[in-house]
Amino acid sequence: MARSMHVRRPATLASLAAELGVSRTTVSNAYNRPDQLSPELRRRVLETARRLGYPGPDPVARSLRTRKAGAVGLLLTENLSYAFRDPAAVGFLEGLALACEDAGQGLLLVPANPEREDVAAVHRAGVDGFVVYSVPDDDPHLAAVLERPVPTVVCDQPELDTVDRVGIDDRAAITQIASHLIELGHRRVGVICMRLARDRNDGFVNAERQHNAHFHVQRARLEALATAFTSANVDWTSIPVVERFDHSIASGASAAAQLLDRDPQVTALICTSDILALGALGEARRRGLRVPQDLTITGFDGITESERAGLTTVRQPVLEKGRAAGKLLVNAADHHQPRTVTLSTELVIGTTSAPPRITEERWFGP
Amino acid sequence: MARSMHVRRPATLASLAAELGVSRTTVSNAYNRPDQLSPELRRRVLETARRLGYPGPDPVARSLRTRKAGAVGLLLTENLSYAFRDPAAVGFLEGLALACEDAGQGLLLVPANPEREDVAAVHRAGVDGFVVYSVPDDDPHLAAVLERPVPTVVCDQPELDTVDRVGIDDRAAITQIASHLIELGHRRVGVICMRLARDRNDGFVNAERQHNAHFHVQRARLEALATAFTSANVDWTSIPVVERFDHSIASGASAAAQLLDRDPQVTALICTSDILALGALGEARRRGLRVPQDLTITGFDGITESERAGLTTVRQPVLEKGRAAGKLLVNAADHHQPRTVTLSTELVIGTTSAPPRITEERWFGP
DNA sequence: ATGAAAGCGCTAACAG
DNA sequence: CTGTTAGCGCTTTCAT
Repeated sequence: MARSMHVRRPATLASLAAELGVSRTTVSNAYNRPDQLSPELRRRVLETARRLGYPGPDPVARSLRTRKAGAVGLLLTENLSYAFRDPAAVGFLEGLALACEDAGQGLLLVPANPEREDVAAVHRAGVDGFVVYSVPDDDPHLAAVLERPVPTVVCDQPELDTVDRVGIDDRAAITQIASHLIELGHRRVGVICMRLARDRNDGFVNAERQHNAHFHVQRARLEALATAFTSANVDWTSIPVVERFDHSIASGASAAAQLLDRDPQVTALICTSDILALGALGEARRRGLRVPQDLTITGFDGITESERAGLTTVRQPVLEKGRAAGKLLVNAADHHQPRTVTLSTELVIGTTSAPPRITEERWFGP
Repeated sequence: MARSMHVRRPATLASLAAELGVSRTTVSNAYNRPDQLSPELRRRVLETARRLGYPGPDPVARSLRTRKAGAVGLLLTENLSYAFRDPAAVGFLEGLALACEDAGQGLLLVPANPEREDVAAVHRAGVDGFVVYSVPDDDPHLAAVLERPVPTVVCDQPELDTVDRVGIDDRAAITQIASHLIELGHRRVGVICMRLARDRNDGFVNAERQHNAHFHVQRARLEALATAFTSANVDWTSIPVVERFDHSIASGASAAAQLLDRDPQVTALICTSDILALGALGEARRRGLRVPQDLTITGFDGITESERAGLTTVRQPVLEKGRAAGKLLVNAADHHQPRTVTLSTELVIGTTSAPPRITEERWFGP
């Protein structure tokens, strides 16, 4: 009979003890506290275990007893597999995995499909803590996590006053991009952003939607852009902002197309992620627009791919973010204040940004 | 008091029942079988729960009782974070995550550091089954998994007659590469392969080590290459094979360097992974060798990056592999035979392979 | 060095 | 629709 068919566990600690004529404690000790019994007895226990096909203490029963699951749960808003598509998310995962590995903890990816509002998976997760990575602030899965009596650390989320947090200063970071463009002379710009809420809206974003964005990171970036451009005497309400639900290169391309169709005069496209910027770059190329001579494009994240493309962007330490989140969780000390880790970012000026081309409008305009 | 400080669970199902003056069953039903009690009572239960801060049934206790953990364990031989570095592994993970998501199962990454032989994490994992991805056949973690009484599916592993399996026909796949090169006229080739065993050996590989390789996939590929070239009247023992422990672009580059230093006459470099091939490509470029005019280079996997590089390689459906593994596990039906899924591969002829340059040796040789 | 007792928190018959 | 009974398999004081 093949092993994959096993259905019931053949032996338990108790049956082993009975067989050996010793107490359950002794068998338990043989596994968990070798120093608590004679080497000889231990050897006998282990050998009998092998003979009876006893696979060692059941992990779940042990968890129940010890109140420790030995694993950290990760909640992502996207389809679970999304995480593996986005380089920034992969970097985060890698850092988190690193931290978990160091602590000997498993990492449980919780299947939290944003479509069905099925929170059960959160309730079902046998973990000692949760890391929540960039979900909308009104996500029911997040709420479910917060109800669980385990330590939690959120990442790229609004402050929650009850949980630890790790993130970057999104406003400051994107303000660097804005300042860079403003200095170069750009005034007529367009913005391409990731989804702002749980409902799909692939198109232009009005002021209200911008303001009510449920993704903290996106909202912070848009608000900071508004502030920066307003300070430069640009009417923010006149700046087209295009949103895309799916975070993909194709989305970036189609968003750029939509934006350029509506307002061919824009001299710069500010994208709130590198992935979107990469798509925009492709669309520009497709249209025969030279970057940066005809069009400036900027990103956000600093992923490897964008480095290769020479993208002007803000680099954020995604791996460190994951690692920091993991460490915070693992060292869930008896601190009585929620802790916050803010990582630093760095403006990377690549080859996709330059002063706007002098247009007729400029030469002959009013 | 911040939530991250909770240490003890304030209320249990029993205490809630007591408070309400109903039985535990009723409370349990309120959560698990809403149809088994009046809506009114259910409302009362849930509300009292909220009031008492009862977070719902403890997942671990429930798992113990139901004998279901709601998660699948993944065992990788590398450091847990390695998986996120290798595009092929990421693809596999994505497919597996997809399958898990579909089945509403969590995916637990088991921290199996190959350095320390600490098998405890495998014992500790509260999962309903395991997927084992490309570990050496003598890995103690694998042995530990096989001892656990849960269904298991291995991927890129030798047949085990006790567990389900998914993989490709590595021999056939790399034989296509070999035939391609042989047809082009290559006789003097070099091979760069991934690690063959648990011990580090960054250098040339002798026949014995080739034959005893503990990584099934690598061994199969080397053996198939030996067969193919032997059939073409090439003395396989004369063919240099360089091994690298770390699977990285840098490794590929250094391996290529080592090989070309030893035998500058080789006309083709066969790499057992795209990552290594990408490194070899870089090293060739660094040396001023034109690919494919001066040197042919081939890979294996068909990752996105290699497509961009125009690499001649064999494409294998990594995502499908993960998905197939997940499905096999989730549908751990009452089959009484271990099942095997063999996925198909496809030879991709890129721009990195061409006939060898006619050398003096050829023109004037014996 | 070993054992007895006492649950960890929950669910699943089954009976009312 | 609700309650009673009986564990799931294990660890952990506390004695001996």
